[in-house]
Amino acid sequence: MQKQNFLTKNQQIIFDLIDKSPEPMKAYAILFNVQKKGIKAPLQVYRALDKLVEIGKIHKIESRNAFIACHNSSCQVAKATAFSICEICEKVTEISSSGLSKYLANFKDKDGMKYSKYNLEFFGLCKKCR
Amino acid sequence: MQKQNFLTKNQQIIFDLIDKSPEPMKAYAILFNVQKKGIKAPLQVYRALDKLVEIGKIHKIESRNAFIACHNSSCQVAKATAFSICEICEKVTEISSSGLSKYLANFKDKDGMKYSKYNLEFFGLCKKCR
DNA sequence: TTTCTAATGTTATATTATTACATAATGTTA
DNA sequence: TAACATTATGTAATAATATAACATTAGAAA
Repeated sequence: MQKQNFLTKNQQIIFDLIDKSPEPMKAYAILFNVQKKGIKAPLQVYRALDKLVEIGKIHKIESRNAFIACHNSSCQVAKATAFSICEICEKVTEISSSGLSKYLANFKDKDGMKYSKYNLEFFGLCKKCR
Repeated sequence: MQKQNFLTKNQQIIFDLIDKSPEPMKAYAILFNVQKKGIKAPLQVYRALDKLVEIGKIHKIESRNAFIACHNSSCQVAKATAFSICEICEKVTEISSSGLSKYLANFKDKDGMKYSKYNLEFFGLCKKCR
């Protein structure tokens, strides 16, 4: 069913909702919003979210259990993510810094372990909240 | 009650348990383990965890909802954390690289936003699982 | 067309975390 | 020390997040 860039019906509904949201959305907020479109159960939401994360269309903000659309053309797959999070207004922005991503992609620890994926969350105060 | 380095009874019990564990512990696993010591309710666990995180004695692995003791003398406060996580055996190691921490502590995004805190999680395969 | 895989629908339940309220212990200041 | 403030504790109930299990359907692949 799923081929390359095509989203299924549920995936598309849920992606569109997240993509339009100015802030990260939580799973049950998504569920509430899509119930009128026939998506009735948590599992339907979580399955779509899992797939969307897997193909890099959305990212999960782990510290907030929330999801945002990817606006970074370079991350087609969710293997290198960085976000800034305002601790007051909870605004989340995806960081795209080639310096940062190069540094982290090449980072090796003492064991020489090389990583296939990373997620970085910065916390602070955004312009408005400072 | 709480002053500087002194842990309260519940905090000490829960810290000791996490500190002895070779792997990250989840809140309800902790609860199960400390019930014989009189800690009976989830909230008692979560309150101790919150405090221990706040003072930097333990860290939360956000992607796993689990907690590990801090073994990094430099992070007395939980404001700069980095971990490597094996995606097969789920082994988690705290990374202490002064290069990495310097790089991230000084990182500024385009807006010039400076961060007070960050958390980085690397994923890959550990030596044994490769 | 047959078979395989991925997605869906549905119910129930597991896991993670917090609210609300009462009490007790310690710290602080007059 | 007495009065007050602050932090920690105890307890019950419930909210929020996420998954298991099973049946069905849609599309891809042979």
